[in-house]
Amino acid sequence: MKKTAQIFQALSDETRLRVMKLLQERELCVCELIQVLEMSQPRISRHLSVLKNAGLVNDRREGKWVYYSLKKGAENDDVKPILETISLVANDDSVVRNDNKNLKKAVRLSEIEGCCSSRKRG
Amino acid sequence: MKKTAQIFQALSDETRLRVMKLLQERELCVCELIQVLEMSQPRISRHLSVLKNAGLVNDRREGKWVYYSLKKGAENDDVKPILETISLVANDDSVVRNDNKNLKKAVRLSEIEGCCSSRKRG
DNA sequence: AAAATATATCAATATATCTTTATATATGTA
DNA sequence: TACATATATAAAGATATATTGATATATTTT
Repeated sequence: MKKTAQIFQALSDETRLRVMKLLQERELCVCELIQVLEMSQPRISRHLSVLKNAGLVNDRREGKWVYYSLKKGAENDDVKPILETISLVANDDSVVRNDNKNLKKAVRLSEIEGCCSSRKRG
Repeated sequence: MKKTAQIFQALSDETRLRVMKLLQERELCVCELIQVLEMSQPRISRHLSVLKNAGLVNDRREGKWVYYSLKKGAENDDVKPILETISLVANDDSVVRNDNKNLKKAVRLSEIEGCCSSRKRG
């Protein structure tokens, strides 16, 4: 009950919904999210920690970077319909569309010259 | 996007989740919710207005009473997976179980002697 | 019309949440 | 070891949300 409320609470913020939509595309590190969403680092980190505490995302460190991804699997089956709902958030939503455009750009840049100073992507 | 955040926001409160769970059982008037949840009238009314503004519930007046029910239908298909999720909120959750018990008692009373002073149920 | 009941809304206060600025920690590199 | 980069966390102020107590509105009953 409390847990469910917490999950909804985590998703009740537009920034965090945008993060969830982006993570549906691919795993992303914090610095990529900063680029795509054009927000300050502490702000992004804080939102990510809310999502993490709600059990909606996973994080793993790889060198200097921390990668976030949607949490999937058995332990999280009750979250599936919620993720479906987020999927339904219109992809024709202008904000989401723009985020996806920025994401492609960020990934392209990171492949050419590395984003966030000098990272190369696997 | 904003709309979706609003829906999640509406569901991010334990009291409102309890209301949604109860409305999954049956349409209920405010005074019944007051009895079942054992909360003040303004408090319940306020929460109901949040759910209504998010498009999650419908209200209809019948005499002195205002009945609330889950909003269903085409206009609300994007809410379906959310309602599924609420269904998943364990029925073995002690709070939910107790609410359902109170609901049965309230309905029984209302059939015998009318709840909220002297209402008789259809 | 007056009284009673059911519900909604408002004003005030308490509490939680978000954002920013500053600082801490972790990792890699010179 | 010192420095730079990536991320996390904390303190402070701004904003939003929840609760309570008082009052307003709608409807029925007398």
